Amino acid sequence: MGKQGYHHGNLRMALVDSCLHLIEKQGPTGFTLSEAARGAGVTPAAVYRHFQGRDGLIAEVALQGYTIFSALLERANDGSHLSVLDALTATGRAYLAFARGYPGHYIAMFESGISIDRTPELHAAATRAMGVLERAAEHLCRQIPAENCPSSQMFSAHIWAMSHGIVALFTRGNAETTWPFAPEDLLDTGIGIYLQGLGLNPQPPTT
Amino acid sequence: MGKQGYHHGNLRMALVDSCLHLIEKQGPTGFTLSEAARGAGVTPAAVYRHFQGRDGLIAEVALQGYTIFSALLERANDGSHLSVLDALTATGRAYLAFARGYPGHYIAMFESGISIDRTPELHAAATRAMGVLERAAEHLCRQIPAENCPSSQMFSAHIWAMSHGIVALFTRGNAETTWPFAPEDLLDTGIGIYLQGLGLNPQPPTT
DNA sequence: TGTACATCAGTGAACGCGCGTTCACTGATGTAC
DNA sequence: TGTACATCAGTGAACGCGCGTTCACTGATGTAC
Repeated sequence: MGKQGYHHGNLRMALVDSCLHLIEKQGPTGFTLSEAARGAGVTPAAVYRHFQGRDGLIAEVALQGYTIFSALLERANDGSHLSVLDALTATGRAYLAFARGYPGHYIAMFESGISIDRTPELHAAATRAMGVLERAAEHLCRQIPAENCPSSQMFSAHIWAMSHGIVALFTRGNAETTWPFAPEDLLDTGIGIYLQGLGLNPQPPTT
Repeated sequence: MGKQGYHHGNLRMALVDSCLHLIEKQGPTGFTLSEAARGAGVTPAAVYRHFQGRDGLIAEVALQGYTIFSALLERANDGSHLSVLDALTATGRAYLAFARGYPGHYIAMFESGISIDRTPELHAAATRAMGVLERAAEHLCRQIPAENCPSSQMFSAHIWAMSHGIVALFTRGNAETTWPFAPEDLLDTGIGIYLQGLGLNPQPPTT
């Protein structure tokens, strides 16, 4: 945060930061270009040197989000895992951890209403993240009794939906925050039951 | 839609309708009091005769949504069902059907950022809907091998999360609309696998 | 080392816009006598 | 049945606001000679 004098130093990054803080605090609706500029200590007009307007800024945040997201998912499916349960749990937890640790990015990606097709880069980043998930699902599918296994696409869709649903309902809590269990437990248990249904027999979920 | 002359007839209802259409078309962000009024053929100021401002209108839509939602859930758990699988599938499908059939209400309830604690009525309606789900879960829990059954709260949370996730990701499709399966199938299969994991042995999911 | 100059990254004033909200008002409706 | 009047449900003009965007500008930076 240089900001000594006329030139800022790294305004582009500062704007992204400011945007993140805003989104985290006020949700996707409460975000405005002007306020983001103010947060970075700069005139609204300055934003246009780095982004093409309001949507350009959000798109950049979403783009960075997808990149981080992909990296987290990749790390969770790293190959160092032994059991299917562990791998799957790690994946689901990575999803949750992302939503927890990068709420601003998460919102920009999934709740800001930005279109994924806005720029080729954004589309590519989103596709990449999806790809990680699907490849993981394919990998896991091969270790599952064949007659029970749905298509790997459906498999990954189930895990994704469950994770997303838990995040949306139980971590971005507006009012229903009084639940007797942690989202992580909810997810672990859910995945455990789901895997048992696929014919795996992991140690039964502990919670 | 009377609208013959000075007095409208049933402006309150017309405003709710107009609000719904707007939300459905433009999402929660693109909704403004002024435009809703315009949609009902009326001056913005007229809205204040029936609602307390912009948020009051959305809150009313959400309230109606929760009422419809509860009714649908109740009907799905009507007691006329025989198997656990059927009951659960019906519940999940009711969720999906609601999101499909009442997208405006759905958005007002879950994506508009309106607080559930805004009015006592709204809070009550939301709690009622939740109650239906939890009672259904309790009922089902009793038919499941005890050692596998999580708490009924967790049970209902899983079904809710899965349904919600599927709705959010696969029916409110912005870009990722190209999936090889219908959301309904995805949900049925997911619930089927989940129930098998709970120790039930329904006929294996057909898709 | 010093100077001239191109380029870069900001400013700040201005614009038009649509919003939410308020207010005194007025036309329509319904009711009492 | 007719008239006076209270109440209701709208109007429309006005307000202040903050927004996104544009534009000519200017201060700072870096480079060539």
